[in-house]
Amino acid sequence: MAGRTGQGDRPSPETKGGRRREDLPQAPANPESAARDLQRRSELLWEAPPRPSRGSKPTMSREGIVQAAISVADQSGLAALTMYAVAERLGFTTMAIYRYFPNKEALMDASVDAAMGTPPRRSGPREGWRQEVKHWAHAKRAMLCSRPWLAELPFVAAPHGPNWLSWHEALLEALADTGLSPEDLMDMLSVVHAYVSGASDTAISLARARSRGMSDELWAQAVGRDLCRAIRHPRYPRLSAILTSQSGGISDASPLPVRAGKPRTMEEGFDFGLERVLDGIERYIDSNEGS
Amino acid sequence: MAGRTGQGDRPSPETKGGRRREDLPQAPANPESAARDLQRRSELLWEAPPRPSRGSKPTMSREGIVQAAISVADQSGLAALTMYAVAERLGFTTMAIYRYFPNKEALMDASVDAAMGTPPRRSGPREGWRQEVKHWAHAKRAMLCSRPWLAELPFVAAPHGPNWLSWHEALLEALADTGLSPEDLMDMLSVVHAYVSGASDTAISLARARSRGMSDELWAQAVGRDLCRAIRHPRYPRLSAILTSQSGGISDASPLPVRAGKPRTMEEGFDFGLERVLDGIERYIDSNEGS
DNA sequence: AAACAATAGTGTATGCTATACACAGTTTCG
DNA sequence: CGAAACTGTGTATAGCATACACTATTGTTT
Repeated sequence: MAGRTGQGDRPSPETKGGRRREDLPQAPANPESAARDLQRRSELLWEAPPRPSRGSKPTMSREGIVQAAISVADQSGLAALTMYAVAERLGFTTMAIYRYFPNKEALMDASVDAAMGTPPRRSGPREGWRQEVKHWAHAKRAMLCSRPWLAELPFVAAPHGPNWLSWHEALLEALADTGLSPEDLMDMLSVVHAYVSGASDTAISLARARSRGMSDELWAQAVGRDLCRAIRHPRYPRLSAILTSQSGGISDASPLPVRAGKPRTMEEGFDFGLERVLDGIERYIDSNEGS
Repeated sequence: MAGRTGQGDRPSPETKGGRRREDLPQAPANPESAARDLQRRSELLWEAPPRPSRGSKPTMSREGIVQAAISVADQSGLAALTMYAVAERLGFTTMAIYRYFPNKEALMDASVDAAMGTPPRRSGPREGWRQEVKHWAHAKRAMLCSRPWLAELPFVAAPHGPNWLSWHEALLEALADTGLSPEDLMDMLSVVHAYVSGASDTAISLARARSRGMSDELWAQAVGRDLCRAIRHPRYPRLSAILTSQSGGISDASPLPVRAGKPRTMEEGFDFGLERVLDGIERYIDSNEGS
């Protein structure tokens, strides 16, 4: 049997050490190869290569390597996630990892999906779509905040693995009793997903700062500093007005200096926005029920 | 088994060139220094260092370097954006860049802000907040799609520069006639911003694929492939049901295979979600007006 | 059982990256 | 004028992903 010889398809022999500038992602490579690349990544993520019958038995496992990679990223951030760091944690040499993953990208794809985990299962009885979507949103947000390095990766660029799908599946389940058409369901999925991803950015940034040992106050100051540059700047009249209109000014210790006066906390701001989004969805559902 | 001696002693990393593992972002550095770091970045982004009176006159400019960096990223993607590539484009050596920016991060911060540009100015008379927010959302989305590499960066982590503020200012202006309180305005700003950022991911991914020469069809196939793995998979009953319930299947040439039957196009899907978000905001505004 | 083939992990080398440091030429101030 | 401050260059280093060759291991084939 030809083709897939087992675990590691080694990197293509054309490229010698590292990449040449011309091979880089955006370079005008032939379109075909770019598509094939994506397909290959997807396959690596979904299809475990068969254990070869001959040869030494592997002492590591893909699972174990992925866990090591995740714990490196958890402890030391994405920048510290190197092939060497992963190997060291397992007590092997860098190159040993390549017997399990053909390149770093494949390891990252697997690690991202594994790190995402699965959404929490519903514990009690059904509560209605609105409440369940809220649960989902909070769970997803919490997941992202607990692994802020996940948000540093361009999500969509990566292939979507089993766990990624499971988060979508869970959201669909939450939306099950809305009576929406399949097309509408997919779009609502996108809306909620988009809001949660986008709205988690600030919280993730805070989580990242915390993991670097920064206090919430220091972080708030740092983020607020740039905002405050708008104050009394003629280019930002409205921003300036809002920032100064609020009672307390920026100096208090609230997590989000943006809302300094009688602000919602960051969490409350997230929930506030979520309510608006859900209101919008609800309105659509209601207007559809009559038809 | 092959000996597993471990990698043993690497040459101990002294303080020459590059960083030591311990300096990396997430390492438990002292909190103070992390905050000082952010402050420093912010200052570099906002405050042009004064031109020194003595010494040779500079032949390059920060502006020019930033433009070179942007054009490298535009043409060849974020991965190709190296100090060498920027310098080469300008006809100088790598190290010359360091006379203008203390490190790559500072150059990136400046380039990101410059690349973001400013939102388009309103051309006609005011149209009401809803329409104006829509314009803003489309403009922002278009900006992100035209420079997909911007979305590859963890936005919030970076300091916010003048242009970043100007986008927020513009959105506030669009929301001006809603009569919302400053606190509510800031939260609505966040909602819209979150939705637009999150919902642009797919479009950005497509834009990136296009810039690599991939056709829309090839891209759609690539993205759809992972979704399709859910079909008939017991773990994803709802996803599976939706994907199969739609008429055409995935094979047609619609940009987003997720909605394959009688789907909205990607652009329509974005607008659909935007309408839901705006509905939610509108409802809040209406309910507030009575009070 | 001996020969063989395929694999696992190691060791080493390469090319690319950011960037530290020292140097030579340039400009301005005292 | 000479020193100080600056500009761009040349060179060196450490870290990174990863190609390649080698050895030990182990199941298959004869």
